[in-house]
Amino acid sequence: MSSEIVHNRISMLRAERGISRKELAAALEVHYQTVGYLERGEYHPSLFLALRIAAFFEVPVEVVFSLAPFPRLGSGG
Amino acid sequence: MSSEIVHNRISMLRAERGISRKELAAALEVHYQTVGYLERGEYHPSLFLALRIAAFFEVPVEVVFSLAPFPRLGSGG
DNA sequence: CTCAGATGTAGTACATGTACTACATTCCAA
DNA sequence: TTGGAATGTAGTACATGTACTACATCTGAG
Repeated sequence: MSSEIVHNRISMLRAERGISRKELAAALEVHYQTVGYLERGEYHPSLFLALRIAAFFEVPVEVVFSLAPFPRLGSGG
Repeated sequence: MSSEIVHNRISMLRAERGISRKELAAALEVHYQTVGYLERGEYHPSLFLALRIAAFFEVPVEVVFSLAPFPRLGSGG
């Protein structure tokens, strides 16, 4: 349980909403640096935080987090 | 992020499949006691483990884990 | 340049998730 | 009762998630 990673779309979802990390952090009631760490993939959120992130964006957990890499956007999608 | 809890249906899903904790633990590649701790709510799984549990049962994460208590079964479906 | 906000990097302190071991209890079979 | 499997409880050791602070870079406005 150490070298495994979970991919996430937090920054994309946040950009879609047009909110800053500080705003997201405030909504989630976590430190703003925590959001930064998560977006950069420096560590994974707890399940509790993951559920709250998905709830905040009103999407299933699997839309935000995945065991497999998310496909790239940007080129015609 | 300390007094909050995440409810789970691991024991129900496992019972539906008719498998023991040891079998589930082996499938998830975690210690069998870890499954016991999770079922008893003694602590929460990591997001990585939560995603793998949901994948194992072939259901969305929200079916296994929830911020709100799951409704009781047993009395009329 | 100055001023302000968003973001990235570095480090410390503490709480919690997981592995692992040992032993007690409960349930099922003979 | 004996024997085995599943489960519950207790404790140690270590890795990781989160808070929090300080400082640097980048971008936009004047």
